[in-house]
Amino acid sequence: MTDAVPRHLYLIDGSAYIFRAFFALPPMTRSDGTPTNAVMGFSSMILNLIEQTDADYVAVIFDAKRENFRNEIYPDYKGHRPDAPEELRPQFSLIRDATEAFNLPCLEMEGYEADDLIATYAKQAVAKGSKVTIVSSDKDLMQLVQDGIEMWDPMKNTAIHHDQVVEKFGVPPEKVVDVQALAGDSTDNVPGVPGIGIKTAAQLIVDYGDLDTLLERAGEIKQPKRRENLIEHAELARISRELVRLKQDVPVEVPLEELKRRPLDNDRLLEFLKLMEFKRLIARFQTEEAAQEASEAAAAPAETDYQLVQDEAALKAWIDAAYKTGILAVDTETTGLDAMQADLVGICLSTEPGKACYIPLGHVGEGEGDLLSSGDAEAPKQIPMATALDLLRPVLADPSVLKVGQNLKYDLQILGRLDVPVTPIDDTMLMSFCVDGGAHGHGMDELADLHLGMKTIKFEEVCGKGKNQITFDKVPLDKALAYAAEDADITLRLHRALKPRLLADRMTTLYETIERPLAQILADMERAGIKVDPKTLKEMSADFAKRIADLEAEIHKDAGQEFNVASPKQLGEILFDKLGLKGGKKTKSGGYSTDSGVLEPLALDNPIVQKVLDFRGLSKLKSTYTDALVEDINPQTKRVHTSYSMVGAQTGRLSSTDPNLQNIPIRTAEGRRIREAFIAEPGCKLISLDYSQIELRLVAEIADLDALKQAFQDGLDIHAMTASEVFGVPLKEMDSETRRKAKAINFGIIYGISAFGLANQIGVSRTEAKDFIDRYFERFPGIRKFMDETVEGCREKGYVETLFGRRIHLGGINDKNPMRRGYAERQAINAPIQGTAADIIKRAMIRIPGALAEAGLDDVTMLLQVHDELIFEAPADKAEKAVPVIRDVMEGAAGPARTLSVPLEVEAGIADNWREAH
DNA sequence: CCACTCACG
DNA sequence: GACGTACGTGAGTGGC
Repeated sequence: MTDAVPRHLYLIDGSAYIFRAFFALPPMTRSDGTPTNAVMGFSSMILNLIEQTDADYVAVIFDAKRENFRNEIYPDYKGHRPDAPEELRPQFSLIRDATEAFNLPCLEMEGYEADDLIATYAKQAVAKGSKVTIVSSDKDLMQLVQDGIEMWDPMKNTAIHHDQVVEKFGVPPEKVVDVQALAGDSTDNVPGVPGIGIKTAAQLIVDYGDLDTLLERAGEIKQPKRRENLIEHAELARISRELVRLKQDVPVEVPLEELKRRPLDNDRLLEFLKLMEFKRLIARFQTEEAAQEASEAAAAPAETDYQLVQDEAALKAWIDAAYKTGILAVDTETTGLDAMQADLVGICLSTEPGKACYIPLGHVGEGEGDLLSSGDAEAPKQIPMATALDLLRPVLADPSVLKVGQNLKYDLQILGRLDVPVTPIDDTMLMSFCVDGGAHGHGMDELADLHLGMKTIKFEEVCGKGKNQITFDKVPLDKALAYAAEDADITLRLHRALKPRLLADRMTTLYETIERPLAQILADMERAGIKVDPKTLKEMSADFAKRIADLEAEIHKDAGQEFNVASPKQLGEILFDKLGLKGGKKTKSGGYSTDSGVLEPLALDNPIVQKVLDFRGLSKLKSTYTDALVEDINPQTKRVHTSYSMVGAQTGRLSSTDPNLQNIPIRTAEGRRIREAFIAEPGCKLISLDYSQIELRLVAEIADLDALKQAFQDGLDIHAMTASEVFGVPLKEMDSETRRKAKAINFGIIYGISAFGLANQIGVSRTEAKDFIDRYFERFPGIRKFMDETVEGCREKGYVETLFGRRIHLGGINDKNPMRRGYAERQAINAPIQGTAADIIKRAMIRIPGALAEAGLDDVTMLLQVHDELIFEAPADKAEKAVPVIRDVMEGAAGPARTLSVPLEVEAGIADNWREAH
């Protein structure tokens, strides 16, 4: 019976997983209080595995009770292990229940550890010619890796092969036990030889071949202490080896043949998941069931034809095909994520679903530049980069061929740096954002799964992760082809799926007039960057460093002991336990809250608290800004280039990363000085223009608040006017404190006000805050109607809309949990306001370059966007002239699509640096 | 990897 | 009456 021989055996290390899942996942409990986080992690992992694997034999293996044969060899084995945490103990048996619910064999044997059973089954199977995958990241199992046996780390989702074992232990798998015997293991209380760790052990084993030879020849060791230890503790090393060496001949009670994979019993599994209250898993399991049925019902999956393009003739054939179809999916592969520094490695193209190619351009030989590898492989055959780009340039710029990409802004920038313009474009990520903003993410893997039911090859599967990650230019061409061509293929398929939805959901205008044109504008801004003066920043860093050190010393003195002031945990214990300041536990994890809201009131009476606040402020400025920004200066351009995310914020705002240039300090004088380091090139000026009160103006517009609209038309001080209405103080007698409260109320309106939030913000009682809000609603009667209708509309449709038709989906709006629902309701009120403001500035940004060019100011460059502000760099003699051009575009950006009854106003400044320009 | 804190609009 | 909250972000640090 050939059936009895496993093709692929999966051995899942249940015991190790329980511990890792328990510590890695946040605590969670069933409604009866039973902790369930490890069970949840385990069930989720199993669901992943059975969905992905082709294994025909599967077993989950657990440790039996503590004592086993190793304790006879060495009584202290695992002697220092503390008992399992209380929250974990009840989960052991639940995990066995889970295993059975998944209809998997659940194995354990008294007197042996799970690892021994795994070793035994693995060796039995591999002897029969099976492939074996051990699902575990336990290093003690790495000795088993060999031809036919690999490991899979279920937390990191990475494979552990021969190379990863060498990485970890410095020796191949078959010598791992020798290294472990020397180095010992404190967590298992394996003694090893004193003074020898993994590194030294590996070196010794490499030098002497194996443990026995080493111990025989220990006398030759040069280092006296090491030599003595090895001689004296030779027996300990041998015992250690017996402890770590896995038993491969356990007289297993369940024969291998019985591990044959059994089909899932859907009802039984669902019953278990319901019992455990794993809502997300239930949903996932049910949709997977449905998707599976759907895909089985659908036509056979399309065949794929992925080609490697290594000569000009093949490339020309692809270009011809693009002209014929009029559509070309494009994706670039590079050496990194920084679009200003990464080098082009290859380009993938697709002209019809299932058909794609990869054009390697910058691949080097495998292991090239790697000292350990002898005989570097030659770089593979490739079309010279300049030749390929020359061939591609016409089609990429041809107006009759639509270029489709996923997050094309990145590729535009990479290709732009190589003088390869790309136009016209469609971007599947942006299409998804327009159609499904707020409903889910917009990454390609997620979209492929959602719209195509396709699982993609992950970047990490090709390049690894962490410090072992390699750059794409070192990936062998066969792997590169499979990964890269798939990306282009999927992009084209997504385009087919999403383009009709733009139309059906009436999102075409939003996409065509805002998101699509903005991609190129942002690519240009990112590439332009802004000049930052490292000298100014370094001087500030040095000043901060000294003052931080002084403050720290004083804080330690005041506290009567040294501690880490930057640790909220330690700080809380010092302030509230040791010094007895009042301020209860506040954070959900049980610690003291020490944020500025708590510390500021205490600072008045307690000098140490003020010092802590000063310390915090300076540390923040130093680590996040003055130190970090210097590192972000691009060595070639000497400028700082941020990256904008177009899908980062649900409301339609941009977000900025690497570095974030949208949160440069301004609120304190000290922080504001950082803006002095943002400067114009010699002979140039920076111009800053920002919308004044745009969100409040939009509230007046959208909620149709006559009094507020009139106030804006009359150019009044809007917060003072609010204060006068709400508190009944005549404008002439307005004091700053009353105005401040009114300002907070105005912000509160924008945020979806609550009495609690307002009270917290302005330091009054909740009843008082409630009173203020009621008075506001009386004076501006439209606001309540707007809020109620917005929330109601969202409940019915599941989304809210901006003035320009952008939809923001809010899943929690019908949640039965009042807290989550309240949160969604406030989002529903805020999103149309924040989102409309985002639409307006985006519309302005798209028009500004054209307006400047028309005014003969094409040497004025747009550099940054900070939500309601735009920063430009201009030749000094052009700055004054540019301001009215830009201002006109910004103030008129809502038109002609929308005519606002509230004027938009823009304030402008010109200076040598950002602080003075703003 | 998460919680906390804090910078911005 | 009880939930326990102001909206939207990204980055650095400490600690499990």
